[in-house]
Amino acid sequence: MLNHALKNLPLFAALSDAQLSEVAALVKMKKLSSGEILFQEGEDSRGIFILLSGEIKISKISDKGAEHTVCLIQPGDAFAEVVLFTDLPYPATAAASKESAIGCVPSSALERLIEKHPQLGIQVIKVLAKRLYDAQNKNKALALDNVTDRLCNFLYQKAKESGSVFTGGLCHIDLPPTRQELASMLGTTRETLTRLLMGMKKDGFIDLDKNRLSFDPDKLSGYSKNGANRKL
Amino acid sequence: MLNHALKNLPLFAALSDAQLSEVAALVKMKKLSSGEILFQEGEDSRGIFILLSGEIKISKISDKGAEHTVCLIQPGDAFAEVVLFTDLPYPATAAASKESAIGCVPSSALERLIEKHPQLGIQVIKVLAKRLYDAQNKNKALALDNVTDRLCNFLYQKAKESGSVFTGGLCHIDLPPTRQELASMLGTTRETLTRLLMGMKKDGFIDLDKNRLSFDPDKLSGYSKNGANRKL
DNA sequence: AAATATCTGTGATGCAAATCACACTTTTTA
DNA sequence: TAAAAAGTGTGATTTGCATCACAGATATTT
Repeated sequence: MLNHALKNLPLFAALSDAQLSEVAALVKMKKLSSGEILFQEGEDSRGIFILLSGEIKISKISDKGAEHTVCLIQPGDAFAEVVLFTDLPYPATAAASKESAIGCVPSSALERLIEKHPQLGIQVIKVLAKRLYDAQNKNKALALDNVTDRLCNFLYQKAKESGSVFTGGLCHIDLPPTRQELASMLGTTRETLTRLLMGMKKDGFIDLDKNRLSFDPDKLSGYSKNGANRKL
Repeated sequence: MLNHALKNLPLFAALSDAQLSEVAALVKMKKLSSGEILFQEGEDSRGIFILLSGEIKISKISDKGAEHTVCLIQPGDAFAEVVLFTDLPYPATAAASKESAIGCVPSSALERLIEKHPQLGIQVIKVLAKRLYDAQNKNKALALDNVTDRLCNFLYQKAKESGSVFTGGLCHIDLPPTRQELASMLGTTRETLTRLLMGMKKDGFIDLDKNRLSFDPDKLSGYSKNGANRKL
């Protein structure tokens, strides 16, 4: 039953039933209410986690106190894998942005398991590689693209995830609960983001009602003023 | 002999002699002259690489044509590990910034090896985790810190690597060959970087002669105008 | 050693986005 | 349902940095 839940996680998908049972024995379940902090940046690491339901925000705080959202973890994702096989403290803060259920896996136990089962290590590699890929793209965007482009790209990615890009129709997505939250993901301020969204709405590129946003992904690519988002 | 060279690489340090021989059989050596391109962003991936000597620049180009340096690979480092166990194209361009010698390892062969030898997978995990850690810190810096802070932090990191922070003395480091290069690593422009360096020199925080830069890491932390770099 | 190309410093100017400020709306709490 | 709290839109202002422009310095080529 727990085995079955684990089997659906990308991280453990490749394991045999026997191996799954081994993993299951290690996992401790935990509930987090919205807003609750799981670990703080700089805290000694206890292990890695798997999100079963809800949403976890991974963030870092600058010396000036401003917050940067590294990413939002979605159900099925593992997180805090960076601490595996290192003795580093958690490099960011994890807090539940919705009521969440997580599985906790002590690093030491998981490490021993990976040493025994290469398949498990390979899955971890895949997860880390994807994260690194995303992080490096984000770096480039922060270094070279303006806020409009970053926003358009965010929406485009969302559209791709929801699958509606290829069907050609309109795409409806839910924005993060607050403007501040989205701003902090994009590396900008609440005010700037608001202005941008209102501008895109006025220009007819998006339809926005509360946190529900609709748009045509194909049209969007032509939006950015300086052409950075145009198709090649 | 090749075994011995491989043994010194972090990636293969944990392998037995027999395993090393297996790896050695896969590695094909290659020389690159300065400026030569190893692979381009978007190109289908053939495998991962190990830098034996020289330096490789990993970079991405924005739609507008501006370049962002993802990182500089140093001897002993593996790179392009992101493509392991995925069928993604190379996500960035790799070019030799100095005359370099590299080892090429076809993904498929290495993947089979990792499937057999968990230790190898674990090393890959470590390398990826470190890269991800760095990339996320860079994200935060690009999103929240100003250029001065990013520059100071870069110098501070360099000082740490060279070990002179803890000895308390002056630290001498070599900057990248051109200002443009360093600017592109920090996510800024050549002109801005020049102005910043000249300013720090005028204020007596650094000594700069050509590409040789000396400074006292302890004093540096107090430099940034808005206090972002102060000690906590 | 002259000619060409490539870097560098620095002034002048422009602009995207941060900051500050505040009324207005929505949600939460008591 | 009234009061408090949290989030939102929008104007006015500032500013850090990019951009443009060009002369002087260093390399590189022939």
